[in-house]
Amino acid sequence: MSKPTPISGFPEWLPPQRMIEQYVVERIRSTFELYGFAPLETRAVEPLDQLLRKGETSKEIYVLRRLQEEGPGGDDALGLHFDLTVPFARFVLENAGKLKFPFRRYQIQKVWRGERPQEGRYREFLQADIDIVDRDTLPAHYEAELPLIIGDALGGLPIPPIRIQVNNRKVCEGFYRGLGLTDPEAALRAIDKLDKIGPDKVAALLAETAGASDAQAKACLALAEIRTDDASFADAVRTLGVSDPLLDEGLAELVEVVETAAEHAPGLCVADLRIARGLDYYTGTVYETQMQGYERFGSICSGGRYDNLATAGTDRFPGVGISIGVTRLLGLLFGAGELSVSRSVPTCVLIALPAEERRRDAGRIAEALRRRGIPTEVSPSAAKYGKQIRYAERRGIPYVWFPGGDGTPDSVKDIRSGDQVDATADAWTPAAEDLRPVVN
RNA sequence: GUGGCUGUAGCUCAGUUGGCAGAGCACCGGGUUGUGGUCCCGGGUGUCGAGGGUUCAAAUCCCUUCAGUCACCCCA
Repeated sequence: MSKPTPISGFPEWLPPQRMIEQYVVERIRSTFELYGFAPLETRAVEPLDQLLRKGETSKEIYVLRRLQEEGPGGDDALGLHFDLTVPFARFVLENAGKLKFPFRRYQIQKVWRGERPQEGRYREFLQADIDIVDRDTLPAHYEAELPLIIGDALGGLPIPPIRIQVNNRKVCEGFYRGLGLTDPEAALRAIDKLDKIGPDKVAALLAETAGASDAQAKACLALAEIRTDDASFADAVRTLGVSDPLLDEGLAELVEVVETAAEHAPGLCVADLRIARGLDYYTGTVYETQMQGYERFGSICSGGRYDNLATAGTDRFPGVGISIGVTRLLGLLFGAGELSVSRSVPTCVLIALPAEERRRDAGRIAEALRRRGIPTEVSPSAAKYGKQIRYAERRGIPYVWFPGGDGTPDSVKDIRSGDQVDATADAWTPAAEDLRPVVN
């Protein structure tokens, strides 16, 4: 048996990174709950036809197959979900009778995509998703609320500042329609490449794939160039002289999002009319998020409004959602050495062992500390104290506890400063910042 | 999924026209009959990513494969 090797796209991190991940997830989770989102977990698999229901874009889906299975899977084959929105829409339809609308829920789960991995792109990764759905109609104010929640959740973490770029598909579609373009999808795809390939090549692409004339291509590019952190983008669009009811609707919605953000979280959001992500099921507002200094790695958080995803017969549940790519976020920062944790284990106190016969005494001390919420472990062996201290030092454990005996009291040493004081396990308390590992 | 680049110790990397696998840091043992970090002495800890081929001889040349990374596609 040769040495095991990693599997491409399925990252596994060491305990320090996992501690950071748990810390980040907990911050996100508690923020979501602070805004009233209810927890939900859906199964890892969906019927393939559910997964493919709305996205004509062929996502690379992992299919579930039993080893002993005979013959091909068939229509009811199962696939691993590639996001949390599609399973959620299915769940809403399935449980509509038991849910209260509008329904706010969060979901933090692994998702799987069979794409080629590279830095910040994985085949198995963690998403933290919030969505709000309502029955029949969904007020537009939710679209302004979501970015604020993300700003709050990520703003409290030791990561670079984020910038949420917002657009509205109605603006683009309305504009293209008013312009006389017949294939808005193709136009969006072309415009989306603006940052990457530049205006000249986008213009050529627009002509080629969307059948745009020179003037039309020029107008599309002019629209895409618009980017403001206040409502002035709307005037800039109107200056382009295209009129369409859908365009006006989109502009009004986008103004609402940007103005709300500007009031509650200045600098968080920017209206960026080149953003086209989420081509498949989004129908209105779309979000994309970049970390300052990590722009080239793409979006770490995106989403949008979908009016037709959760629809069955006459039941319609329009929704809006946004999803943080936790694994990408962390993978990029780990790669840059930007996130660290103060120790590699949760342990706050190591109980040193004077002799193996004293292990039970040490155990009693450890129990007393743990009862008061202080993470404690007992030394693995009664090696020389120097070695036991080194055991703690290697792991970043801040305190070593020396059991007394024969009339001498216990004492505890802060091995960073060397300070050592007499202590009793019923009363001693570490500095508050030392109780848990600190992420920074 | 398509194409390019890169894989040598825990980490960063040397390794000549094919000729006995190396350095720094880290780590381990000892000096230090139990309180670490400094200092001194000692130790290379390795399937040269893996498998096959050419050769007297392969880390080095060839093929395949795996992994990482970059571009495309797409996206968290």
